[in-house]
Order: sequence, then C-alpha cells, then structure tokens
Amino acid sequence: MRDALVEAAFGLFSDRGFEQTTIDDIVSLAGVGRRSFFRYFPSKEAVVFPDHDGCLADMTAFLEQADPAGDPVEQVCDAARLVLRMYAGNPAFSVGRYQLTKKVPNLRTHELSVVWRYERTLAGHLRTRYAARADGALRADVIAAAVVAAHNYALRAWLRSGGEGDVGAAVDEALQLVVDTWGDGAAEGRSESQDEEVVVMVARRGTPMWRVVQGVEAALEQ
Amino acid sequence: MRDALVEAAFGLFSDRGFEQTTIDDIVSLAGVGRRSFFRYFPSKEAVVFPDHDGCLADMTAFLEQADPAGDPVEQVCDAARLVLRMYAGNPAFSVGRYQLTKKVPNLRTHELSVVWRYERTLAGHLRTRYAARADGALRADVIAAAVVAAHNYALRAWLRSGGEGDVGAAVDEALQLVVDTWGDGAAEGRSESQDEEVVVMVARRGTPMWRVVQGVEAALEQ
DNA sequence: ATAATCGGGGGTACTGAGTGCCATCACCGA
DNA sequence: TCGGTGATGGCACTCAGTACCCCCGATTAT
Repeated sequence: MRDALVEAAFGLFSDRGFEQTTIDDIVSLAGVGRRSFFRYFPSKEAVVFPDHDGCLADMTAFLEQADPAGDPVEQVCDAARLVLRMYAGNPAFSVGRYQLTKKVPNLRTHELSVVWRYERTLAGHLRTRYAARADGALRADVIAAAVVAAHNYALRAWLRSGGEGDVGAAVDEALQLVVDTWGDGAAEGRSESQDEEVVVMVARRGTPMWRVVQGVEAALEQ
Repeated sequence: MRDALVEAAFGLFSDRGFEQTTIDDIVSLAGVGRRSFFRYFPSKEAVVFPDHDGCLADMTAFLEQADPAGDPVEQVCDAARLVLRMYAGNPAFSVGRYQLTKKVPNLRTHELSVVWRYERTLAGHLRTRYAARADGALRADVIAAAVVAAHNYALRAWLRSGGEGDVGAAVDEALQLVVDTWGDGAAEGRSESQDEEVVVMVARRGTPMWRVVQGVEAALEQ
C-alpha cells in the first residue's frame, strides 16, 4: 500500500508536476482513502523520499556497531556509502526524483532536511569519537559536513548524467579527498610509519603552541 | 510595515508558539490586512528570517568584488563573517529566533534552506576560483560546507549561551581550523617532504608531555 | 480644476494540505 | 458467537496561500 501510493504519486508528479497534483489525485489513482495517505506519509513531500527513514536507521545502527578503534572518518564515509547504495539501487527512481527536486523548491527544501538528519547522525558519531580532543565537536561538525558535501558532489554528478557510469567509484574518489585531509593517515596525528611505537607530529612554522599540544596529546593518549 | 509584521509575529510566536499562531492573529495585532502579509513574506516561516535576503545579496556583492589574487578560502570566511555580523547585530532577536527554530521543525527546515543558499553562494565563488584545478568543483563544495559548518558551530554555541561572550572571536577560531586545512598557507602536500618549513617531532609512546612540548617549542620558535 | 492613471493596501472567496473524530470491516483469540 | 484490536474509509474542520477585484490617495496631463 505504501508502494502503491509511492508509485501513483511518482507517476503523477513526473507527468503533470508536483504542485499540479493533489493528494486526491494520488489516492484515487492508488485506490485508497485520502486519510490513509497521511497515515503512511506525514506530508505530500515525504512521499518523494520514501526510503530515507529506513536508510537513516540503517546508518545509525551501522555507526553504533562500528569499531571504536577504527578511523572514525573512514567509518562515516562508509556510512555515507550506505546512502549511496540506496540511490544506486534504483537508478531510474533516483534520477526521476532528482529531476523533480531540481525543479520544485518545496522538494529541494525537504531534501535538505533529510540530508541534514544524515549529517547530524554522522556528526554525532564523530563527536563521541573525538570527545577527547579539545576541538572535538567542531572537528566533528566540519568533517561531517565535508563528507556529506563530497558524497553529494559525486552523487549529483551521477544523477545529472542520468545514471551513467560508476557512482561507487566517483563517490570513493570524492570521499578520498576528505579522508586524505581529515583521516587518521593524514598529516596531523599518527604517521602511517612502520613503527607504531612512534608518534609523529607535523606542524607548520608559526603554528600556535596550543594547537600543537592538542595534536600531540590526542595522538599519544590511546 | 514589514517591521510591524515582524515584531507582531515574533511576539506571538515567542508567546504562544509558532503553530498556535495564525496569520490572522499576526495581521490583526499589526493592524494590517491579511493580504498584505503575503505581499511582504512569501510564507509564514519567512517572517522569522526577515533579514537573510538582504544579507545574501550583501554576500554576493562582497564576493563579486573580492580580490582575484587573494586566498579564496579567506574570502569565503570573510563572507561568512558578514552573516555573523547580522546575527551579532541583534543578539536578543537572534537568540529568540534560535529558541524558536530549535523547537519548531518547520522553522528548522526553513532555516536549512536559507543556509543552503549561503553555502551555494560560497561554493559558486570557490568554483570560479578553483576552475583551473582538476578537482576544483569538488574542493569548492567541500570547503563551502566546511566553512558553513564551522561558522554555524560557533554561532550556535553563542546562541545556546544566550548571547554571552565574544562571538566574533569564537567564529574566528572555528574558521581558523578550515583556513589551516584548506587555505593557501595550509600544509597540504608538504607533510611527507623534508621541506624546511616543516618541523617534525618524534617521540616514543609514553614520553612525558613536558618533554614533548619542550622539543616542539624549541623547534618551532627559532 | 478635473479626469486619467497608477501603486500600495484591503477584502472576499476559493483551493488544497493536514488533522481530529468516528464508523466500518477484517481478523483473531476465548 | 462475542468482544477486542488494528487498519482503513469518510466527514468535517482549520488554516496557509492565491486569484481577483475594490478602494483610496497621489501624481500628472489636459
């Protein structure tokens, strides 16, 4: 029944447009009562993003069982890849939805709130992992935003192309920029060097002392 | 008249809540016709963010006349500071609005779309400045997202505190993280090299902190 | 001075999203 | 067979947002 509503709504939206379609049109095409529409979807916009609630739950579960010793940046990147897999699983639907959200401001806004929940989930995970750092919360927010931006950059390029090419590889490449910049293997923090008994801290000349201390502290303890 | 509507709406929203206030309540308090409300604001939510349209225009103008030779990351940070100045200019209003948007999902969503327009403006500027780079567009999106995240991190901390303390300094510190990472002077690419600009401190695990600090200090301040 | 024009504001009626409430029906255990 | 429960349909309502028309005051041309 959910699926029937989604299919009916999506067909009508693609055909005559979002604003030109009323809830009555959708429910009469799907053959259900008007009241039932709002039992399954809280708003007209929500029917365009029917799978994101489940995906957000998946992401939350995934991050909760993540290895506390692993690189948190890699982990949130993997979490973002969960979202990508959902898009890539239904290329036709994803591309059609992209066409729709591009044109309808209301849907764009709704998509923003969906993406925002993903971003806050990623940031929440990073915040717990960076709790020891003095600037942990800031770092978490910035990295979460960067991951989402990189993910969306590659995803949107793929959607714009109509679903051609390998999204997975494109997203991997985009996320690589974030991992290289913020991941455990990046310049600041532990070097990927040979001896794990050794900690290397790299800083530019003129770096404020408190920042250096922070970096070393974070690398040494644990 | 705009101001009268904003004041009336804000008072009622703070008093009985957003959903509990109708447009009729607002216009009757402001002493204007209902139709006039929608002449000034496209929606009930928009009245809560009356100054962002002008601020977005300011930001666009600021970036258009930016020095083409300057560090684009510094420029978008300065652009973000324009937004901050708007918030800091009316602490009481900003804090009240924050309390409101925190509670009302509709307003949070609307705020997201406002922030999104800022972010796209910053990203657009960075894209033109990074046009020469192969990964220019990706970089632009990631940096814009990072700048917005850092800005919002400090801004929200200030709003949560009720407007206490120096927001400007907090935002500067938060944006510093982004500039250090992505700005022209960042350590990108130099970490593995033996560049004389780079100082490396090596220590064994368990090294007393004071000794690490001593070593780094001695190396950094010549 | 009078008439024509024009722009800001008001009023009315309408569409359509979203909600609350109740009736209905299928299913299920006792 | 009966009572309970959960899913659905139907009805009526509120309210945001819009289309359309009116009013009024100011400006300007004749």
